[in-house]
Amino acid sequence: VADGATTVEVEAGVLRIGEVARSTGLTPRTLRYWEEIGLLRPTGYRKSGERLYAPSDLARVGRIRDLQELLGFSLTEVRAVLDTEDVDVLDRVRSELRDGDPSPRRRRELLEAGVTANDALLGRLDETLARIRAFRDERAASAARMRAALEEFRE
Amino acid sequence: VADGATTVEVEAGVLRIGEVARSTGLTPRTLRYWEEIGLLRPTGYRKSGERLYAPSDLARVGRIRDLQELLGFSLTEVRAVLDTEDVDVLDRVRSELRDGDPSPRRRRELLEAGVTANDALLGRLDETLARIRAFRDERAASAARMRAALEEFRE
DNA sequence: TTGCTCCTCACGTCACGTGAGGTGGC
DNA sequence: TTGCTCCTCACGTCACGTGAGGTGGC
Repeated sequence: VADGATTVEVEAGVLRIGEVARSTGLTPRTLRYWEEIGLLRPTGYRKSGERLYAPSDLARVGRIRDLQELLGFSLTEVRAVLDTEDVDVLDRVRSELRDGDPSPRRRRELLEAGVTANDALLGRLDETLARIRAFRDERAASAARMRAALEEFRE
Repeated sequence: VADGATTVEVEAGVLRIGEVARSTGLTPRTLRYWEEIGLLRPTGYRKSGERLYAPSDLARVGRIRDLQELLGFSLTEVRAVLDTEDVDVLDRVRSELRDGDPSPRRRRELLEAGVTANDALLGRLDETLARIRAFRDERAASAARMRAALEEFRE
């Protein structure tokens, strides 16, 4: 052990709430609130009550923020959209297989619903992209007008 | 008068709060709240207290929504950004001229601050555009994975 | 008079922020 | 023991939503 690392993590890659907060730019309060409403549950707890998060939770945090900030979804809407993610959908397909529902009909339904939801989301993202581009053009024109006014005063 | 227009507007192009709400997708409550915090004041009032909005107010509503929804600004931040708009900045330059401050130094300061603020805004817009594109790509990949799973089950 | 829209309180809600007071491991 | 981070209440805040009760013009 050449470097100064002496603290040992109980489980590898497991993060405490403060570490998740720092690496995502959120506050611990936000993460606790998301848990309160069932949006993001930590993978485990210590006996003391301390929350423990896995790396996959970090990825989920990123997708929640995207839906919230980039598309303006409420947390209820965010949860609905996350239910259509491929990770979740494919997990559900596999767990239904384990639970003894081998009907290909049900599996196809889940996957097709996921694909449909994704297409709707892609549509909204493209709308938002178009709105931002239009707004950026307006602002570029505004800056140009002010620069022109500056030139005018200069003479 | 060939068409069915019989109602006459007191002042041409002037809108009541309900009409503004409908054409912008907001609620009257939202418009009153924005007035409460000094973000959007109607151009006038009737003796009865009824609010009257001009077409220019409609344009301002659009820009407020863009800053709020597309960039996630708080209403305090929105107001600060709107103060750097060319319409407002150029108006201020002119009114300072009327009020007897003919110093070209002051005019240049106002315009240069406006241009700088606009450039910062354009930067944020480009960042947001990049984030949305990345998110869209992730989701497109997710849809592709689910489509692949569908194909798998089909055989 | 009946509708429709407007008005002003004023309390409710969503997504957290912000202390208050206390516990657990180096 | 001192710091640091964690915990659970619990009240505050921002940006409205949602009635409650009343007015003004066709």
